[in-house]
Amino acid sequence: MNNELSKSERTRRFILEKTADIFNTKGYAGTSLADLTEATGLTKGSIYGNFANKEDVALAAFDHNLSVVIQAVQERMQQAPTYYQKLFVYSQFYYDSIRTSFPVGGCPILNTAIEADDTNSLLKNRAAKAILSWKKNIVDLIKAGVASGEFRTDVDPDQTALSIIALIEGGIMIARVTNSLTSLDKVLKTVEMLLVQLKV
Amino acid sequence: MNNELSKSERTRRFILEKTADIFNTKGYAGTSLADLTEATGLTKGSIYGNFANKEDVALAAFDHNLSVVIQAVQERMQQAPTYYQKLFVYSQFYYDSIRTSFPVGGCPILNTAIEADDTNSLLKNRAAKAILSWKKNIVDLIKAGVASGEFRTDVDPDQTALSIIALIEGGIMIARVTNSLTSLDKVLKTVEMLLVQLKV
DNA sequence: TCTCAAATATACCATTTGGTATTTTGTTTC
DNA sequence: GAAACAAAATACCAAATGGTATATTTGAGA
Repeated sequence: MNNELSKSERTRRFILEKTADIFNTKGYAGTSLADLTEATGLTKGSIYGNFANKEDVALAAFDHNLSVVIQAVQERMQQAPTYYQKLFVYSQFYYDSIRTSFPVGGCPILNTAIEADDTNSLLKNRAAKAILSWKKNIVDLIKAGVASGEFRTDVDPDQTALSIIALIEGGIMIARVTNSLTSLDKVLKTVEMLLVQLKV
Repeated sequence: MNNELSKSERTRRFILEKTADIFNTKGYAGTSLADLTEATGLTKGSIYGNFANKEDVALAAFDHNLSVVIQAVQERMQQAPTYYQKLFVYSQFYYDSIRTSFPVGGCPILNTAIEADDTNSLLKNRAAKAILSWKKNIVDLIKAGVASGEFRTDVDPDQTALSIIALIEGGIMIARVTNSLTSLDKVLKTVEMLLVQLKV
């Protein structure tokens, strides 16, 4: 078979697709190898033929979960014409996200950051890089909006970017733990207020 | 011995004081009974004589961690004369909190909410109640400020309260995972901006 | 179609897990 | 000081844990 992907590459992806939700829901420590074999229908031998160890699967599962979210956000963002509307996509995305339970288990960055910040430096670094990349993305959009004359020149891009991320992640935490969709809605209104304040 | 507390009550507290940081750092799933015996110097028999099971210790440890934080906040808040300054205490407290690494492992509400929201309903309920009580506290302060003429009458207490909590918790997550104290500082500036907007 | 490597399954391992029944120790109370 | 009770330690358990060496199967290329 001269397929696009090799056999091992296909099973690697298969394993990640079947286990990514589990890691995101139960966490690294809470997910066992039995969970992985049960979810995939594969055996430990097969999993350890494609991954070095449990941590290696968790790292790849995080990358998988993250890329799925990033892709979904970027698809919407490309269609937004103004920088304000591009930034507004975050608010829209997470408004939908909490309603469709996507991704299963909540935001992988948040989940991984909280569990790993004191226990697993590799996972922690992954989450940290994701946050910094997200922040840079917002900062770049704000700066571009300032350069284009769409936004005020006296804005603090770092503060705004970090506050948007904090509001979203904090809002997700509140909404999920209290089973209250409207809690996130209200927090997202503050995100939108921050965006309005950017405008000239 | 006719002490204030009974023997069992004293060992219960001793166990909680010695293990609260561990649960807050490693999480419920990541903390083993061996961790508990090692930290206390006691044996499993002793721990299970004072608690029904591991979950029971975790629940009590959460209560302990939470009460320590609440007490520290309330002490400062009582000394603040105006409602604005009372609300400002949150910003001050978490500014200090991240610098003194108090509590060890970060915010217990955040940690517990993220781990337990899909895995442990008892712990989840504890975290949810803590969030709702915190929210009510802020809402009450805002409403009192409105009633006293200190704050505007057109404020949305729910939205402001939830946004303050989201900013703080999201900011803690960002700062801890990226090892960046200034990230939290910037997010707290937005909290302060929300407070300023409350004023008449 | 045969071969051979790659992929997967099997069978096993030591250790750790949460938990308990029983014994020992410590503390009151009479 | 002995009896009665509470608290803690000991010794144990089955099950689950992450991981590995080896056997078997599979499938792709010559």
